[in-house]
Amino acid sequence: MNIREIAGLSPNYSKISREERNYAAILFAVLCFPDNAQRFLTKCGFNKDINSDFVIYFEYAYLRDLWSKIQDEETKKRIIRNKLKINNIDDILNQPLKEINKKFGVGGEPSSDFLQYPGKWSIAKYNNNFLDNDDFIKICKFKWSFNIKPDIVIHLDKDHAICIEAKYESGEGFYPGTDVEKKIFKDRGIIYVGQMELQKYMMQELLGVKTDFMFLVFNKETSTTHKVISWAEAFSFVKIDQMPEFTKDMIDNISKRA
DNA sequence: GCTGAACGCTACCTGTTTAG
DNA sequence: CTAAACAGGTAGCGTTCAGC
Repeated sequence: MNIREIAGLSPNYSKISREERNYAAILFAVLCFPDNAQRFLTKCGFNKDINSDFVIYFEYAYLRDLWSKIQDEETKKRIIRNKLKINNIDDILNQPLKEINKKFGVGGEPSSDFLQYPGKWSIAKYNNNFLDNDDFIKICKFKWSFNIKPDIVIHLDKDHAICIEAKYESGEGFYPGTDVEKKIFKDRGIIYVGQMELQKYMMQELLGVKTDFMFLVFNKETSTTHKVISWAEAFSFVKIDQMPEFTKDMIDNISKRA
């Protein structure tokens, strides 16, 4: 006997899925019908028409993938010099690559050949190299920005976007994530950084994209910085009659959950 | 000697359980 | 009731080592 037989339960998984990413993926699929995208934007209060630079993304990691496109180390240094506004950044960047990598701390041996990916900078390692709290938190926010992936990002054009953070049950996430890092923050007396604040910093200050932010949740909460809509509302804004039955099952699940 | 698979590490994400 | 700790999934990077 398999587990489904023992339990006497073998529904199609679509009837019982509790996977947040799955529901976000279905919303993405629904929005891929152009009429739906337009409808959704209008209902959410964005009076913009869809043009040729309009793109919808699932799991948006622009900063990460842009970095991997950069070949020369001087450009990477220029990015850090301009965007990581900490004391003595010029002194740091004028050192050999290996010394720069050592300063920010990475897993394994610091490379002598290239400037290592800021997303891999290690808080526990650079903690001792930057005693000033303002500098320290700037480096943390910069580093985290390379790792975060908003669930769904709608680019109206290259310079304007809507960022949707979908939640199943958990609330807004906070950084840092690990015990060791949290202890470092507590010892320094620094408060944690919210997921939304970090997304804003990443989209607007680092990428230079003017962005509106939306929270997609079960139960309406209030937010001063974000438009909040429920899953049920989101799916009520669009036409799903062309979608396959199994997606309708899942839309049913999530719309009735609240 | 070179290449690629496997592995360890550190990070992200999520939801669940527990402690206060 | 909330926050922290826990658990379990994925990914990128660098190192190691077997096989050519």
